Amino acid sequence: MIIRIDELSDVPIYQQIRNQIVMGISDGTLAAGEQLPTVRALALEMGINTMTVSKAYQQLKMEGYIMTDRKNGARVRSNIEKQGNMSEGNKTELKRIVSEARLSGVPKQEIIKLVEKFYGGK
Amino acid sequence: MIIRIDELSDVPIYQQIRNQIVMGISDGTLAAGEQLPTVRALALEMGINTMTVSKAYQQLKMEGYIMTDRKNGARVRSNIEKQGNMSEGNKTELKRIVSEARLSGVPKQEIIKLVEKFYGGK
Amino acid sequence: MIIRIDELSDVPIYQQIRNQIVMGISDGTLAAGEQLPTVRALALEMGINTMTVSKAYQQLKMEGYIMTDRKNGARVRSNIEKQGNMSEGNKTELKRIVSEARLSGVPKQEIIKLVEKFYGGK
Amino acid sequence: MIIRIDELSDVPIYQQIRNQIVMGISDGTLAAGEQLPTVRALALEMGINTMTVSKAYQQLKMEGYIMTDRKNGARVRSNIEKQGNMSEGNKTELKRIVSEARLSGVPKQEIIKLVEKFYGGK
DNA sequence: GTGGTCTAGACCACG
DNA sequence: GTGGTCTAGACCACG
Repeated sequence: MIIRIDELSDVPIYQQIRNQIVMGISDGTLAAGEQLPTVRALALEMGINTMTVSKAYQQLKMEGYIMTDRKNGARVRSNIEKQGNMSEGNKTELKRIVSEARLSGVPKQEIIKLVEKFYGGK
Repeated sequence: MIIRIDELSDVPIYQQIRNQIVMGISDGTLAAGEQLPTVRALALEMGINTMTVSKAYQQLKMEGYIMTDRKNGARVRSNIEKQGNMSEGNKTELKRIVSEARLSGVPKQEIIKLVEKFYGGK
Repeated sequence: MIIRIDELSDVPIYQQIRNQIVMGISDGTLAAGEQLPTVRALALEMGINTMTVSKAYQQLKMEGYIMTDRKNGARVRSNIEKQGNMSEGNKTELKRIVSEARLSGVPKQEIIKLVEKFYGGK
Repeated sequence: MIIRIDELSDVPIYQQIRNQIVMGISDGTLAAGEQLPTVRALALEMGINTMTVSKAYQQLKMEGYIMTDRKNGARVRSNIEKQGNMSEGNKTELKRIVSEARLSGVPKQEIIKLVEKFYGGK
């Protein structure tokens, strides 16, 4: 899996890494049980600080997306907890995005198409 | 219009104000041409600094959502420019939200319903 | 002569009036010796405060573009002083505009064409 | 790069900083990718508040001229977006400048020479 | 009365 | 060490 940092973005690097791994798990780029690169390897590959990668992994672990053990490093969890609802923060954020899109003249169907694309046929 | 700040959020206060006004314009709580509270009044009401409110208003102004003049204060623009497409940042953010929702077991239809609700019947 | 206020502009109203009169004199819309509307009449017509119009006229008078007498009101001066050089402020402002245009990819010739258009064939 | 503030100017300090950096980028004083002084350093050097410098940098960032990250500070963007046209505000401002110059007796060719000088041979 | 600018100073997350 | 946020308070031009 290739992780790309948008250096123009205001989103912190560790968050961008975390987000891309979550999106990778959702869209199937990262399979359940799949091994993630080590903190060192990823940091080296991306030319960033190991602390930054570590922070991303720690958050992913805390959120239940990945698990780590000393032997095998980090792996995608196969049994991610399905709480069944969106966080309030994500709902608000979704409303913000939809509002901005609507005010920009983006048709409702176009947003829905994007949702379907991102969600996938699963 | 009532603006509520989530003090626990890591979204800066001025951004929260900005976001809520954008959402208010989109959902009709704030009508085109409507007066916004003065910088001082809103700051007093919310118990925050005028600079913070001012920053929100200036961003809204720069983005074309509102206009300000020294006589009348700030009001919602009646002719908000419609660029017709979502920003790359918002698309990525939408993908993140959809991915997280999907991994939490939220059905696709539930997200789409939210989009339709936020977009409105217009 | 029709004066239009851009209410989205950050340029103060009295400055906009002053600028448009200067541009009108330069492009011939306002002839030398021509009568300007009274402060009252212009304020009424534009729906603004007489103080604002008065401020514009006072500046124009101070700059030597117009002259006022009690009997005839304000008239365009027929002998505007030709100092022969641009103010430092205007040179800097010109450099800013040219710089922004250049960085936006506007060709040099396009700017020059605008200058020629605004200057006129005179 | 040396930034000089005109204390007599009615252009706000943060705008003057912003303008000089834009002009510096255009005329090559500031190269693509070049580091800008840190907010603190520039504020100290100029004897002004960090907020004022920060405001200039944030505007430059929003306009796409520079990028900032917390590690490296601010630097000139190497791929400034070229919209290809002048803003309406700049066109009006150019007309004002040309009009004033013409009424002062400045020959058209002198203005054009300035434009060519500011634009550079590129 | 209004928004806009600026200061001095503090605290914060990111890296 | 860096930019970003926020406060308390002051002053200003515009209208």
